[in-house]
Amino acid sequence: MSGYILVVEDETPIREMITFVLEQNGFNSVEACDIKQAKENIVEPYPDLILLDWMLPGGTGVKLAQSLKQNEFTRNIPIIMLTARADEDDKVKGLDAGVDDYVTKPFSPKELIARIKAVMRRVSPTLLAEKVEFHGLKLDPVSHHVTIDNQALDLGPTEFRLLHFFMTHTERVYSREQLLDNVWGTNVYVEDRTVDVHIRRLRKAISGSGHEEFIQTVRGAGYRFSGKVKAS
Amino acid sequence: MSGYILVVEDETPIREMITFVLEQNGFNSVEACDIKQAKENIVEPYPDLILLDWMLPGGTGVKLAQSLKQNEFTRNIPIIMLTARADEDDKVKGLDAGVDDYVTKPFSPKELIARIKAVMRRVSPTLLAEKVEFHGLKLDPVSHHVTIDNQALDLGPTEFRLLHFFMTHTERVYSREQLLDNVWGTNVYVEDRTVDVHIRRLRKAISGSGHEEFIQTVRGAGYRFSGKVKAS
DNA sequence: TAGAAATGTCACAAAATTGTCACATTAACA
DNA sequence: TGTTAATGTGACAATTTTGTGACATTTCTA
Repeated sequence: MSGYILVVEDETPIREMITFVLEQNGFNSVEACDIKQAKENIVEPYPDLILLDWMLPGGTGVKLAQSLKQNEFTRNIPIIMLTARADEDDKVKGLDAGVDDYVTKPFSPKELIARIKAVMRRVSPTLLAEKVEFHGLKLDPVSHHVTIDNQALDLGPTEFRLLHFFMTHTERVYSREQLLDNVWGTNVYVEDRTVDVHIRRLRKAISGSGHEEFIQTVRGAGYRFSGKVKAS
Repeated sequence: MSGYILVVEDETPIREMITFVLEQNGFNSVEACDIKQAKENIVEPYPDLILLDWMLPGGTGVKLAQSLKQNEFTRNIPIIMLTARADEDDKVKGLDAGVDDYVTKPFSPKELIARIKAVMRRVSPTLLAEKVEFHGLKLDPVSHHVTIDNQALDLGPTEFRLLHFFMTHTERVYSREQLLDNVWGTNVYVEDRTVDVHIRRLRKAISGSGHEEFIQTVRGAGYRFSGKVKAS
């Protein structure tokens, strides 16, 4: 999996507990003990989410959150604050800084994962590592298994990511450029038409059971993954 | 698994965090919020180990520990105390009550598991490692025996650990890096590609009966141990 | 201590994946 | 219907990724 979660927390046992829970739930994680280490890790490739302790030595986490939310490149990274206790002031300050959610210590694994997933579902559903199903077509990001009616398919890495993106973003047209950004990654210089070729490869891979009809061409706009079969 | 660990802790998030870590490491667990629930669960079949919070409502954990250690039937159940802070007095009291070890909150998953294993190794070594079976492939962590349809195999230590990890973590892709962390150990500087070589050695060792098909390459992602045969 | 076993790394082979092109086909519209 | 732009498709070479044998070194064992 490409993405990762940055955990900024100075207490080592808690930090390790968090990363353990994250990794058992299919997330990659990177640890930072303080603001300095955190900043060193907030570079390309950017983390997909930041877990940020409110109480940090050498400057509060809130300040870091604020500066991240003011920077054009990091503004869109979701942040979840970890607060030591249910302090209303902290909450307000944190939310004011533009953070996406907060979790009160101590927290259960369930709560932590639930909040992370809630935030990610809003921002980048592709990274969620949840099984997806669409009309008998199943994709499991954890095992990388793709099946149609329990028949295994063989997809290349790019086709896999493309299908995963489509299955988590259905009923909507995406231009070739948008697909390149979301599936290939930003700052990747590749011809637009390359998308066409991969669309074809994906269509071929999921054909034979009629599922290729879900990948629809929208002339002049791009492609759409839709359960509504086109009129002929 | 036959045995289980009883977790006595009143704070729900912490209790859930502990049981999560335990279960991810192959232990069964039963939860108790207070002394009363704890006592209800200390009946046959007795737990193999008790994790006991020092600070409990309705009587301290120390008292419970003392009474358990005075009872003929429960005397041999190992007890690990959870203390809120590194308080020397608590330590002394706890150890005086006959408990086997203590862990200071907050603790990392590694520390908790390490202490549990240390205590168990001292008390009942056989409970640590359960036999694993997967489609006729059997692995016994205690005797280090591996068989396919009762035919013994010869594996090197690393191949053995790799197979053990795979057999206890099936249907999921692991990157080379993750495998190094889990099988070789963290902070071990070894080339990524070394994993490939050991994968090959393991495949060779379990081949001949078709079992090498369970070790599947996932291009661009890593390796997977899966019972589902790949599409051809 | 000598011999055997295990380990990590390298170089090269094999295989899969990828991006691009040229050309075929299709759809839109005057 | 003819023209034009957009999309589909097969082929292919370059690149990336993985498989494999060999080998030096280390670790275990008798």
